[in-house]
Amino acid sequence: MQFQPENFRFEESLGYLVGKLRGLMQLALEEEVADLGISAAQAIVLMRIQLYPGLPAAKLCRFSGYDTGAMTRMLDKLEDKGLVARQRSAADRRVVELELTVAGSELCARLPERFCRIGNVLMEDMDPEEVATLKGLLRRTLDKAEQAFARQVAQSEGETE
Amino acid sequence: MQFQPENFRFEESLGYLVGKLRGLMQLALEEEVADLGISAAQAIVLMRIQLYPGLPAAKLCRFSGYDTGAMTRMLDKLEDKGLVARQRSAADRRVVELELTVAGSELCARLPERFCRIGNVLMEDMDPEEVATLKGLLRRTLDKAEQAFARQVAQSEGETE
DNA sequence: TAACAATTACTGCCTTGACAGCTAATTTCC
DNA sequence: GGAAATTAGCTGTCAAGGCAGTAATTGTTA
Repeated sequence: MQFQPENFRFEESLGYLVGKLRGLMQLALEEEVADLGISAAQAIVLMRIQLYPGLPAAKLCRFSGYDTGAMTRMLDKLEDKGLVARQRSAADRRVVELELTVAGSELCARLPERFCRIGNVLMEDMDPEEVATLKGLLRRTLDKAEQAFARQVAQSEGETE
Repeated sequence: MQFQPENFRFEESLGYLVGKLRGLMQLALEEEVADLGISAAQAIVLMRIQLYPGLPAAKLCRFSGYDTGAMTRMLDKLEDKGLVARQRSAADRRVVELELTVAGSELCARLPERFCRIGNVLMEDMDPEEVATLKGLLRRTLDKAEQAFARQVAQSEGETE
């Protein structure tokens, strides 16, 4: 019992800090990748496909906490832009396997720099140990949140392919 | 320079951790307040109005990182529900000042418990010092983000009213 | 004082993502 | 082997939020 309702101050709460920080980081990422002609959400999806070639769309949804309907439409756009290729799986014809096109790979190669730039600005005046501490505590909190709140979100369990 | 593009791993990055954590916390809050007939976003707005009675809508937008159009419509709903009262400022007739109604105050009194419940689940197996460390590092990161990324976001400068 | 700029709240329009319902394909169970 | 349940992806619909444009009010400057 770390927090008690009587002493609760919203603007010092964990939720406030995390929520506002994520909003600003999202905004920054949006600007970082705008010149590449994609949105922040699309950039993240592309990174995932690059990481797991042949990834089924359904797994991508579970990883990203995305709705399958929303994902279908996002993939439509990425396909229209010539960045992603869909292919029906031969083994299971319900499944659509995802690959980056050549253009998609080239674009993805430019993304880590953009991501890092944001992180480096934020961590500019922190010691490496502090950064490690922050990430460690966030990771623990996230693990707890996944275990406590996520329902049909697929955790590890070999899902990492 | 904490992070370098060559070593970048999205799923270990600060953005990933913060983004996913905020998504799960938002989901949890949505459930926590569902029985009160409001959304998570509405709960946060109500808490702010409670904190700053007479708050002009424009300042509320800047605090919340919300669009003025979206805020207008959210306030419409909160007014329809009888939780918030709008009143034109006598000093500056462009301004709409916001107050909680009695029903709004009563509802707000029940919110801290809901917020705390989520935090307490997440921090369940952390020492108080670890919690303080996490919040401190998040606060520093957020301050940095506001200074680096926010443009028209009104920082302190007396805006805290 | 009159013209101009800035601010506030509000209104359409559009995009994004969630939810529900659907079809096709696969797996399970009898 | 065949019916039922499950899974994958797609489509329609809806709500939330961002952006641009507008009217009203205030502040500023010529």
